[in-house]
Amino acid sequence: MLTETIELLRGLGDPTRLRLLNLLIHKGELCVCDLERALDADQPFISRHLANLKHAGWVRSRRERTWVIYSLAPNLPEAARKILDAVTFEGEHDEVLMADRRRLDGLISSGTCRSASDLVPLGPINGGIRE
Amino acid sequence: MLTETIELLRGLGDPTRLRLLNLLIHKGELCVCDLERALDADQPFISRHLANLKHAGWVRSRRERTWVIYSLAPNLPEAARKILDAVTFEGEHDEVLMADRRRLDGLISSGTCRSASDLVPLGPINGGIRE
DNA sequence: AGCATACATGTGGATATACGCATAATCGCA
DNA sequence: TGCGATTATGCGTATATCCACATGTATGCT
Repeated sequence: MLTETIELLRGLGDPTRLRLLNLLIHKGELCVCDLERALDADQPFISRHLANLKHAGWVRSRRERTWVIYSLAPNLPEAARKILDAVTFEGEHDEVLMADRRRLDGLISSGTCRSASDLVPLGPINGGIRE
Repeated sequence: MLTETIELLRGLGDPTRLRLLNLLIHKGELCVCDLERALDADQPFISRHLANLKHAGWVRSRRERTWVIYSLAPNLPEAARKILDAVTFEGEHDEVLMADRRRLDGLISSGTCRSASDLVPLGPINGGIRE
């Protein structure tokens, strides 16, 4: 549907959301506070953009103890997967996105993160979790 | 670059611009007034969205006699081509976009269009509008 | 020059979006 | 129940986007 495609495009048409999705693809799933630290932004800011991504259909969330874990939405429509393919390709060559990944990895290895070390099973982009 | 990708995404994140690009891909190149007729919208409306698409890097334009011909930008960056791939795939399955194509084809075959019949084939211009 | 066609742009107002700050809601635990 | 940690949302404001109407610009023809 045309409307859904536009929702997807607009959903990613923002640097913060692109960076968030980049990290979610990189790590499989992450809680809000880890994303908050990785981007060094305040919490409502991150939370709103995640809600936006969720509304656009890019991500889903589930509760795990005290925190909310966000991950790439399963069974993304064909158009979404192709757009994602374009963006992730671009991500490999973008300094900002790569720096985000490195920063997040640093946070995880230093034990700063809450969820990542415990919860990440980390599967392939599309597969992974069904339902 | 991240900024360019966002420009591309935002550029397409609008129904009018998506429909315009859909027609340009379908026909190769078209003048403003044909696009205007195909979408049944007023001229400044179309012109602005075309300018937006151009600014985002999606299309280019050239002058041909009295009209301005828009076409898909050559040498699109890799990310843009992939996004386009997603959208065009979606286009094949979208009723609005397919209806636009049919409406444009109808305009062309009925001789209503100014540019398409003469300019698109890139063949010999035998001058003037037939019949 | 005068006129017509095709296209672009200036402008104002309506609407959507983004941000910052404060506050609510949820959960785990003592 | 109270508290700390985590996340979501209400709200006012700044900013961007979109649209419609009018006007300006470029080209071609007579």
